[in-house]
Amino acid sequence: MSILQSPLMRKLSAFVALSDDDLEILARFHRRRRTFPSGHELVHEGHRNQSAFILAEGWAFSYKMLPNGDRQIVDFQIPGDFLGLRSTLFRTSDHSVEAITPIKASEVLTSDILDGFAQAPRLAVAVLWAASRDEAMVVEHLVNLGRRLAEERMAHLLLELGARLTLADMGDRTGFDCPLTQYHLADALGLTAVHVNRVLRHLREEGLVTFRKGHVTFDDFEALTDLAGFDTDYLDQGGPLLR
Amino acid sequence: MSILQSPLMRKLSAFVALSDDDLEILARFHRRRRTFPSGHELVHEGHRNQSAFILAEGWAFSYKMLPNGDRQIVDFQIPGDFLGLRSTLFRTSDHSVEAITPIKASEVLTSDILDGFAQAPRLAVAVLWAASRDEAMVVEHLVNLGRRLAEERMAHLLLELGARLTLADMGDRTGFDCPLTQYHLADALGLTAVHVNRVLRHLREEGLVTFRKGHVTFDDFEALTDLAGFDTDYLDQGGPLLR
DNA sequence: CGATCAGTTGAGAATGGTCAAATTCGGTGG
DNA sequence: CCACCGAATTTGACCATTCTCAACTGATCG
Repeated sequence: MSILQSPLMRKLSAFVALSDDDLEILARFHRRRRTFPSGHELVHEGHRNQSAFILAEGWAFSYKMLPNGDRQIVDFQIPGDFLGLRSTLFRTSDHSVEAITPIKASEVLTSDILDGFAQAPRLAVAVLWAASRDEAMVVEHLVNLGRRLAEERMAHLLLELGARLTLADMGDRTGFDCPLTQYHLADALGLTAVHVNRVLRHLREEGLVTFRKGHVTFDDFEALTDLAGFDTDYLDQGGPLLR
Repeated sequence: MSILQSPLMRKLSAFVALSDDDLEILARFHRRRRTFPSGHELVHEGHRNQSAFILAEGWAFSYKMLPNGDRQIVDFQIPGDFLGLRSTLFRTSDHSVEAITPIKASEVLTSDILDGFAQAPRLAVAVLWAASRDEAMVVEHLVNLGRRLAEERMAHLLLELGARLTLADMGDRTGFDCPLTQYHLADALGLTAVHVNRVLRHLREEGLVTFRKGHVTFDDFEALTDLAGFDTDYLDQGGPLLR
């Protein structure tokens, strides 16, 4: 069943058991394959009738710009994640999405979603679950910015990325490849790039994590988890819930 | 049509045109009316099989606790908002919800939602939209914590509450009644109550907003909007989109 | 009419920001 | 293969926003 090759399929199937008909309809979301170079902006804040994408390969990030030119990164996306899903239902997109690496993604039109829901209600539930999981990540990110110190924030972000990438077979407890720059980290964590650098140095010197040359190495997974107060519950991983 | 009395109905109808059948099914979400005293915890972080609620009267807030006892308030809820929707689809709830004032709310079971989606696909779209709008608010809150100074955060929060309450006929450009304490504001904005107090004093002395005795008064709406960089786009207000 | 909770204010400390300058590194062209 | 370029990273010195601790006021409630 080649459909299950899709990272999105794998993710949704981990939540709901989807019938062959459901899978068939979901497969239609994967027509219209596109590739984009790194740095390309796929979704534009303020634009109307934005279509969404399903990321198949590579990394992207969603963000908002402030009038003064500051940038806040809301979340990073890896294979299996939706890009710009939220905005397809809005009059104008409330955020932008940019490719970090070269990426492959399937374009999904608002009409695909509406038709899909009408034909496969279970799919609607699965998509609502995926959206809820995305929201749970944003919420945890909010907690990160509101109530944790710089080092704890960094530890938390790296652990979350590690956990998500592990699900996609792109990482494990020892670490993962990571194309982010220290500017990305800064804009995600509400810090300056200068301070990010100092924080990374300190975490490395303490023997907790090393981030060098595009690779994150968890030197002491336990201690890092402890420092961050990291708990994977909000990622809602586990066996299929709805049968 | 008494169904339209429900604040949730009004909110959803502002987005999708719902048929009589859709309305009929949505009306079933409003069986099981409950009332709770202020301070009651309706949704419990870490609990399984949480049901959701639709808030009909009063204020509530959703939050997460940290191991060290710190609290981060994620969002405030007013009539027409879902409470705990995200968690109904999760194995365990990722957050808690507490009543600020005495409240009235309808309990919604996960099965209500699943059945409702199967019978009225348009309702699924409407609920996904509501969830997306909630997420958009969390995202804007995230930007607030990551990239704005204390005064700007406060200005933004008060303006957002004002805009949302205006939709529910509970406020206008001059201000609104507000049952929040300075501790609520502090835990929402990632500040201490002491600093919240200083920020409010300064905003008052500058003639921008006054928060006194449970009432927020916008003394200079324009200047406040400007200070906060507040733009209502993310609330996706406007005429019905789907007909 | 104490008790308790919300709000207020001050003094000093700290986390993280700003500014400025070096250094490393992956390309790129000669 | 090497010199060079721009982007990413690194470090230092100083500054500021916000926190911590501590005390005091005011309102509300049995």
